[in-house]
Amino acid sequence: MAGGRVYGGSNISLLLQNEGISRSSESLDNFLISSSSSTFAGSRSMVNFSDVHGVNLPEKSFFRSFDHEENGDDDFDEYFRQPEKKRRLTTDQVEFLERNFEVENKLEPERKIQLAKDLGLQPRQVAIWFQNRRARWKTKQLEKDYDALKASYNSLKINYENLLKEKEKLKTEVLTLTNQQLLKEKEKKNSESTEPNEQFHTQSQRLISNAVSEEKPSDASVVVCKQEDLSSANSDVVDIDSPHYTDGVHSTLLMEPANSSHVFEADQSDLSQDEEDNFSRSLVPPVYNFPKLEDDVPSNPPANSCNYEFLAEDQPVWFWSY
DNA sequence: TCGGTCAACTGGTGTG
DNA sequence: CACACCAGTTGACCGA
Repeated sequence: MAGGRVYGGSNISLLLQNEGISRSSESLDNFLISSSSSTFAGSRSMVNFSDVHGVNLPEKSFFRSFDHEENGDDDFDEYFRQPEKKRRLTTDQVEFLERNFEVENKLEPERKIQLAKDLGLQPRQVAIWFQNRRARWKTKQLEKDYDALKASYNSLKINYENLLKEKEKLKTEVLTLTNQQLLKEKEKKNSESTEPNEQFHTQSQRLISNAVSEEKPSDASVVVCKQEDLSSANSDVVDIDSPHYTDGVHSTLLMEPANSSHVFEADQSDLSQDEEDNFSRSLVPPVYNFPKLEDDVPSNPPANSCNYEFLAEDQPVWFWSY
């Protein structure tokens, strides 16, 4: 229960408050409220606490009023007439206060007194108005902050959901591509088990026919017996894990060490130097771009690696070591 | 009649 | 201790 209410034309509680006065400037303001009249032109504010008759209530009146409240004697109503009811500040007063509030929402004592003078209000009223105004401003600010946070949250939420969607999309894409890749590899493996033989068969037939035309039966036998090795060498094409050299155009499969090391070795004894050279030339493309070793070959190649040297005839020769 | 708004009050706290 | 400020509360007022 708020004590010390002063409106309703009864100055009792206000006077009581001021009697007991422990409340400093506010009490002083209350005192001023009770002891002075508003001078603001056209003010309908209830703050004119000179009594309704325009006369400051003497202590006697205070007690009489108190008695009246206690006893509920209707005669006092006639005597005091209907008390002035609580009034709001006028639009002009509020506007003036608002403008001042915008300048500075705190109130120094001098400013308070000046404002009170200008508005015909009591300094305490001005102080109270500023207090309430600050409270309203704070509430509004909280609402604004809440709205801003809410908007920010919604924006982030939308952003997050979009990212989730994109992530799912990319996931699906990766899955599709992976499946396609696996399928391709499977198909390649399947085709490798048949195709290389066919390729080699054509090539070997050509070699055989050449050999036959040159009437050198030993060549044919050598080539035929290499069929397995060559097919296994071709299988290295899809060995994507193995390091291999490329000049950007030719895949350097012959340099691929894995499983292809013995192609030229096993039956080396069966070939003369010339025959061997011919055979090598028939398989190695005539114009061969050797990779720049210093660029593409690790300084310490693996043990099972391909080596490149010049033989006595100054012809480049690849050989495998393991 | 009811709910929102506002002026005013209360009690507590911080500061010089 | 005086003073200012704040959060919470009260009751008058007012429009729907």
